[in-house]
Amino acid sequence: MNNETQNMSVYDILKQRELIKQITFEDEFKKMVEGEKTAIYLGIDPTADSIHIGHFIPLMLMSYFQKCGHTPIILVGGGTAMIGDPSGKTDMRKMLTAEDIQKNVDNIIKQVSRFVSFEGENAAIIANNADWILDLNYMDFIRTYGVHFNVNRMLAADCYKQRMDKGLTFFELNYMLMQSYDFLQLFENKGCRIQIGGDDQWSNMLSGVELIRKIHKNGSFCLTCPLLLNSEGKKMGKTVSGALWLDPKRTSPYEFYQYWRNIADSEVRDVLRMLTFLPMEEVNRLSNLEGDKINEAKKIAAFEITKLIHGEENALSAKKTSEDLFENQNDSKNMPAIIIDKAKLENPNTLSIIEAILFSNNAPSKGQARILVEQGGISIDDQKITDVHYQIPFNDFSKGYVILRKGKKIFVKLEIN
RNA sequence: GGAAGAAUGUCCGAGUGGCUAAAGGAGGCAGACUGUAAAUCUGUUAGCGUAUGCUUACGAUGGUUCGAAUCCAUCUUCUUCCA
Repeated sequence: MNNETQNMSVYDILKQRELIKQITFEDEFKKMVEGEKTAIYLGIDPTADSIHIGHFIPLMLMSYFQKCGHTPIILVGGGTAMIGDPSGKTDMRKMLTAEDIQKNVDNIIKQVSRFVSFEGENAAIIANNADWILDLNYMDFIRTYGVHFNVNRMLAADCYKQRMDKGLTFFELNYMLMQSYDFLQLFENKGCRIQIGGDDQWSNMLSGVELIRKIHKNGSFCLTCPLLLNSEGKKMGKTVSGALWLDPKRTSPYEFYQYWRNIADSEVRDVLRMLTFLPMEEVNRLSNLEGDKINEAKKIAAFEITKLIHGEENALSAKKTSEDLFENQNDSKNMPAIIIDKAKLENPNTLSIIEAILFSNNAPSKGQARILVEQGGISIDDQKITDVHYQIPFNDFSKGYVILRKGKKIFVKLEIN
């Protein structure tokens, strides 16, 4: 925590960084977090083996809460993953096996530890709702808790509205009850009074708050953070190959860095404010840079975010690679390398440009590779190649490698073996 | 349970016997311009081939036809209306 935020309450920090989208009982909430230390929970569905960029902002919030002395609880939905949240989905999700879920849970915990500490006085806690959901007795549950839910109100909730014309199964409708029950469990057993989540979770979270207030007549809260949107109003974090993952096996630190390095000017402030811990003074200074100066801000944003997710060493190396590639005449030291096996070549004595593109995964088919070449999108060692029949002489590999460049931003080092 | 309708490429969506590898849009990729930005303009966007071309593809399977995304039958899934 930096000096700026040292004496601020978590409420003030979140307000200042505009990290609160919706909140229940705002005044009461402010008073509580300023007056006492509590626990706060964030639910993560273990439906994939890595968290992605959508979890980023809520995790930032968790981090701020922890730094202000509150205890973060990460709830992995080992039980609810068996149902699948229908919010905003047009189709029912497929169900996962118990082993898949466990494997995903393990991975998620590892990644979450980048944001919250599992040590110290208010160490973060991992909870798994499988512990209480799987043993539920249906009759007991609906008699005790089902009576508190009004179906008319549930159906009016935004997250179910889109499902109204598509058809919503009773099975999925239960998701809201499960999530509310989670909060209740954590409230009763871990003293957790706050739930946070993405804005798409608002209705689910709200129903949890209501359930607790009905049963305990006592303060529980939820707040949502804004979704990370790009300048076109779409969710950020989508890449060519799908989502931007926090797992380096799925998205390399270099790609990750590049994603943030390439954001639009108008996104700089949002990214700095929501995804880094830089003091607001600095955020404001950087995001007010004009013209090409704003590239400085993008570099800092990319570095800070990469450091947070992948650690300082990886961030430095990603930054170095980027500078080498874009600013220092394609220094190849840190470039991703592809080793081509001579034995796999169509003709073992020569490497065609088309094959080179395919082996380096720069095109899905020969036809696409040919188009790339024809349109002038491919260079070898800074030499633009426009002849689809071009053969890369093995002599070019005498220095050990050849640099294949696709478009402006994609570089691959080819080695031959 | 009964009736009507729908299913097209990454997505949306036109197409009702040959001119259809399938209009148009979105998205993707590349080029120009730039600041590794946005906007704009241009090209491109099933696979294989240098190419005439060949192969696969309009929910699935069979059929009619010289010829089917288009017609027929059966099946699957979804939507709407009635009970």
